Order: sequence, then structure tokens, then C-alpha cells
Amino acid sequence: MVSASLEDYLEAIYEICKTSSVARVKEIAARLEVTNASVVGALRVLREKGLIEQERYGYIRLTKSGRELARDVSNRHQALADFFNSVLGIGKGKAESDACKAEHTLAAETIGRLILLKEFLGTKASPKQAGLDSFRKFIHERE
Amino acid sequence: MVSASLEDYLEAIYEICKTSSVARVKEIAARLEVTNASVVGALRVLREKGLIEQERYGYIRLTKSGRELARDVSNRHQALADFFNSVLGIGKGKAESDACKAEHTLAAETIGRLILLKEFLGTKASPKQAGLDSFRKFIHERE
DNA sequence: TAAAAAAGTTAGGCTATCCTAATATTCGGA
DNA sequence: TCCGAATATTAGGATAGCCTAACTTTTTTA
Repeated sequence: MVSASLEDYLEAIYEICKTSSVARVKEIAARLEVTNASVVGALRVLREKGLIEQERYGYIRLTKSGRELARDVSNRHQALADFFNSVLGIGKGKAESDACKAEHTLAAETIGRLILLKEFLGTKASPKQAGLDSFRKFIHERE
Repeated sequence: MVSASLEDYLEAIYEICKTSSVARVKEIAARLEVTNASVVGALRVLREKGLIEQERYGYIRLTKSGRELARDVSNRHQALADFFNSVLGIGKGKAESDACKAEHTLAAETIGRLILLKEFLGTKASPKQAGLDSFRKFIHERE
């Protein structure tokens, strides 16, 4: 298992690698607002867990399992931020910061249901079927 | 500010005091599944922050500000557990454990919106107005 | 190409939170 | 009432995560 903090590091590396192909200590530190020293400490642990690869003083890449884990965290983050903002109408900034924290704590099942709820509310097909009961049916149909 | 951990202690004391009028170290330890020693350490901090009163070897009571804070945490917990279970259809156990963690991380505004969303979905009055747009109107009317 | 700048690392320290083991206090029953 | 059981506390230690300061390596540039 990896802690919430380590998930944050993985997620940051994942996001950076989307555009840069490799990540560097400085970028991770900037994104997470911690010092380089803290990043180095976290990277050592991630390396020991086989989630990243890095040569001394070199670039940082996710391993297969690191990438899978990071992608999961990132997906949870996106889903939550989107739900908070586009369903609940929370401002983007707060939606992001809430997602940042809740992505580590909410069960995958819970987040999955939030995604369904958004779909349900976006459904124009059957606007007459509002309400909890029809949301339950909606869940049942897709799971 | 109090940490997530201290909020858990406050909440436990609050719940215990609902039925017993005072709390004891042993009960708090049992509820949070930590040792007595950990409870004692946390109580010292809560005392320093003026959130509880306790004589040496004696009973534990919340102060006014402690009770207010504990009530807030407890309310967030209830609202989340209820939303997860009764709206999302998550099993009670998981709904509780998710609530336990998210109660410390989600902004009050976010939790407030979840409560509104439940009300909205429970509204029988206007079942034709399903969908995100009418939820937004719904929010607007009550805030 | 050598010195300066930038980036990465290490060493050591701090705080929060938990633990176990030992000790102190309180309380209930013989 | 006094002794043992129950409860509370203290002492000391571990871990995680962050920091600053000093140092090393790499990169840039004059």
C-alpha cells in the first residue's frame, strides 16, 4: 500500500510525464509545493516499491505498476473534481482542492457511483424519471 | 486548527457524551481502536487547546467550543454517511468508513451541496424537472 | 573549457501520531 | 478497610513526512 502522500507524488509524476515524457525533481517539488529534499525522500520510497525508475541525478519515469496506480489516482481526481464542479457547482479551485484530498479517501465504488449520478442527471432521454428511485434503477441497469 | 486525528477524538467524545454525559479514556480508546496511551496524549493536546476539560484520572467533558467543533464534525459525518448510503446506495459499512475519512477533507460548502442534492432527488413535487439544470436552479433557490 | 548557476542529494532535525511497558491512581468487593 | 482489578498516566521509542543547510553533480554560458 502507498500512503496519501506517496499517491500525490505518483500523480504529480504522471501528470508531468503526460507532456514531458520524463519528470524531474524540481517540477515535482513545484507542483506539490514541497522542497526538493522532500521529493528526493519520497522518490527513494517509490523506487523501493518498484513504482518508479530513476538513475542518480537522472530523470524519473513510472514503471508499469507505478503508471497503473498513478492513473487510478488521477482518474479518481478527475472524476471528483468534475463532479464537485459540474454537478455540485463548486468553484473550480475548491473543487480541485477537495478532489485532491478526497481522491485518497473515498472508495472506488463511491466514486463510481458519483460518476453514474452525474450521467443520470445529464440524461435528457427520460427527464420525467427524476428522483432517487429512478437513480437506483439507473445504477442497477449499468452495474 | 485541529488535525483530522484530533477531530476524530473530539467526535468520539461527543458521541459518547450523547448517552453517558461524560467520557472516559477507555471508551474513547475502544471506539477509535487505539491504546489508552494514545488517547491520553491526544487529550493533553485537546486540553491545551481548550476543547475539553478533564481532571487528572477523572472524567472528560467537552467545553463549549469543543462541543461546537465536535458537533460540526459529527454533522459532516452524518450528512456524508447518509448521502453515500441513501443516495449512492453504498452499503452502510462502507458508507460509514468513507464518511469517517471524508468528513475531515471535504469543504463545508461541498457537503452542503450534497445535502441539497439529496433533497433535490427526494423532491416529488417537480419530477419532470430532472437533470443538472434544474438542480442548479434548486441550489440557487435555497442559497 | 572553466567557472557560475541550476538541479539533485545527503545529513540532521522537528512534529504528529502511534505503540509497549512500567507506574500511579481509583474503585469495588471480601 | 484494604487489596486486587480496572483504569489512567508516564516514559521512551518507532515511523512518516516535512524542513533547512551543506554538499555534489550536471548544465549552461562567458
